Amino acid sequence: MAVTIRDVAEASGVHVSTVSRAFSAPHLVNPATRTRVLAIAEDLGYRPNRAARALTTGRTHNIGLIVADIANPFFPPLIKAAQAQARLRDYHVFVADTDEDPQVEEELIQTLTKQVDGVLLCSPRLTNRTIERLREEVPFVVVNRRVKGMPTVLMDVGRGVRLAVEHLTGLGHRRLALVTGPSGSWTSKEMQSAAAAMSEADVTFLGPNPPTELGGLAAVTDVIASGATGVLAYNDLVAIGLMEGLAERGIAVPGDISVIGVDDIVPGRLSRPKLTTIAMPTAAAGRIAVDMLLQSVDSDSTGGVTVLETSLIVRESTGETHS
Amino acid sequence: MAVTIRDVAEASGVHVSTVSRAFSAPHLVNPATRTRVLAIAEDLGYRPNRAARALTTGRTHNIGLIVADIANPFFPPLIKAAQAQARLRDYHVFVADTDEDPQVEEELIQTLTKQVDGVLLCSPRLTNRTIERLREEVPFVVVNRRVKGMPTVLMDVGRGVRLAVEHLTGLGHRRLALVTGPSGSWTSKEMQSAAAAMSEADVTFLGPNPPTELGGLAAVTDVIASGATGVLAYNDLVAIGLMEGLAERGIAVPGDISVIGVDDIVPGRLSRPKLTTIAMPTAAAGRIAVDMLLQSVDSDSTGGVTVLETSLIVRESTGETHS
DNA sequence: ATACTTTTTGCAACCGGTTGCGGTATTCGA
DNA sequence: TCGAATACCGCAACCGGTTGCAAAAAGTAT
Repeated sequence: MAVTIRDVAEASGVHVSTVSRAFSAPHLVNPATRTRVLAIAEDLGYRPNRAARALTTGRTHNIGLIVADIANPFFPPLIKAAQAQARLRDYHVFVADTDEDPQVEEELIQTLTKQVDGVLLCSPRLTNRTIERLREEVPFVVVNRRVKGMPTVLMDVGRGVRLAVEHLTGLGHRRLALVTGPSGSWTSKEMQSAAAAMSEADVTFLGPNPPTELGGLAAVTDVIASGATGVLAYNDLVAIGLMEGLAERGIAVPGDISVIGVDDIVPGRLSRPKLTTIAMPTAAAGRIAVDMLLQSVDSDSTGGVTVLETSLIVRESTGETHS
Repeated sequence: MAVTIRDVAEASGVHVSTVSRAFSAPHLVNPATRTRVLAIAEDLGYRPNRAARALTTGRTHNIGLIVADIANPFFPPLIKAAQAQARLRDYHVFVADTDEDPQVEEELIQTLTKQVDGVLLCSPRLTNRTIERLREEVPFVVVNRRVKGMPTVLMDVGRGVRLAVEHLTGLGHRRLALVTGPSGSWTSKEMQSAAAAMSEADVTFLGPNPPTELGGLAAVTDVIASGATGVLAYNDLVAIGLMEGLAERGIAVPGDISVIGVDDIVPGRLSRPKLTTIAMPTAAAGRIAVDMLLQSVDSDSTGGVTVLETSLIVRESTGETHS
């Protein structure tokens, strides 16, 4: 059916090995025959079969990308960037969604290992132990979580949190609240420790909460009870839910309470009032994670930790306090 | 390095072919030896190499999923559903982003064909001719576009548009506007013809516009000039941009002008006012498209056309007109 | 016990490439 | 002019499975 390397060999009167080399080791074949072979291959519409190649070389030229929830607006820019970068390096990417289920996550990794040269694990829900065990079977790069001795891409939310707190205190806020995320979340822990280290303000921790709009909605009463005039939410969705809930009770944002989110996802940019937020460099993270992965694939390096800067984007949901 | 079928064969004292059959043709091997082999395989941590298997069977158990823009909120639910459905059928999915570039799209398909059993083309930008040519090389299912004689999943926006127009006319609107999308878009054409067929109202067509928030923003002056009190936008992003622009000019939604979007993406659910929209069954489309693809993969069927229903979700951006 | 099925297993070729090794042909140095 | 280095190419084994064919084993009928 499909045209193989043997067809090309036959058509050009050379051995298959010569055709093979014409593609993957050009310096080992006479320029003249090489161009001839290439022309004939082009003519016949020959495309090397990557699966067959993988069998001998041990390189599939595929990578796996595992995320908890594709539909979470935080991930698509990362996936997009990772995919584009992979393509640049002549790699294809399997994308898999675990539905936040560690079991599924592990299974996925297991079945994927033989088909990929490495996998990108984004905000994994697996235990460190499991990750370390799986690591024996395939190279990893972990995004958004710190795992001992493993190549990692981190986003420095701590800095974002500090900027956010400074922003709020600069506007006169003294009593702040932090709506935390899932208890297993590395980001959430980072946010807490960064906030706790700030002496300028008095911050109370609320949660844990699901990282969704509903989670924000659910946190409204606690926020009000805390007496805080400035709130930092685990992410933009939570922040939006929160603003939703505050609006329902007639509490003005930013008039009465200022709200800051995290991630800078599209919905936050479109909300009313527009959300002040800590921007996460997700696209850069995807790009860099791919490069780190490919590097660790063909150099067996131990792999370091890359920390990406975050920044505060001030929009309309924060303002001076009048209390 | 990795444990192969030969390791298992040796460890269990049988020939590799027996091991192979123990996995992929159970009825051809003695139940006793089968369980023994399976146990030993499990013990050794053996996982069949799908790439190797693909070489002989011609089935990679992978599918490709090509979209114009992963970051467009319309796609993630579709990708997620497709991926989940594929997993159910023991398939993995390559996701690729064409960045709206037909050239990239074609290249992607070319390099993917050898690695997949079929590909899902979502809102392709390629010409019909190209698609038909590519079809020779690999089975397709096309989503969101009609291509002659090819398995297709369509969402019936026409119905949604009719519901939307009825909704608006029911609220007293007589002058309507339709902000159209990219000129190549099948959906946009469908919307236009559906709207044109409605006799209850007088609808003017505006555009074409880019299918983004900016596109909506750009359409504001035209919308105002048209004198319409009810506007149907190409999609939710356009609708949001439109509302944004109207707000800037002090025009109330839905007080002065009612706005309806298409897609029911997350940002629309979170906008203020909440967007009335035509919901597209993207998840169902992803699921069904995968099933159709797998079916056409192993039955060589000609493949039909599946049309999915859309519905109108009334929220806060539409109301009675006072003009 | 014999002949005939049926079940279970082994053998070996094959899928589509890659690659170490060795053989020619050509070029280079002296 | 001749030996040696070099460039180019073919041979054949191999990657990790699958599968048609045939042999061996087990079961069945007579």
